[in-house]
Amino acid sequence: MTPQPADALHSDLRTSDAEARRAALYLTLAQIPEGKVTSYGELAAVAGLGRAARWVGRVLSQLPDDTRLPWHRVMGAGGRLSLAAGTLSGDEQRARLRAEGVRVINDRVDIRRHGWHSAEHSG
DNA sequence: GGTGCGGCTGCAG
DNA sequence: GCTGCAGCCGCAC
Repeated sequence: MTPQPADALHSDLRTSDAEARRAALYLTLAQIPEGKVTSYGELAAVAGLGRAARWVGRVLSQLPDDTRLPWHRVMGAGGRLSLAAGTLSGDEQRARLRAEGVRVINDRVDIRRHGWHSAEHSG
């Protein structure tokens, strides 16, 4: 369907749409179980945002410090931590991951083991 | 409506 | 396996 609403309505819908995208992102992010991790791209795709991986990263960076969302379970493709050690968020992410049993080695995580949608090799 | 900017991603050297 | 480069998407001037 291709509706053509008036400017005012259109603008209103646009605003609503933007918020909907963020909401979808938050909902999807909240679905990630403890001890599991995913990538910005994967999160974006699952949230229905397509390849808006970078946008996801930006949104996560804008999250408040008191957020309950597991933003620390989101990293670069292949389980690579995009946040550098030494930064508040970077250190926080490592600390939280470790607290959940996720071993962070050399700025990387074993997605084979902790990947959200990755099949675990029991052995 | 064109331009720049990300906590990105995949490919090539 | 790390570094460099181009591609993509959505958002803010």
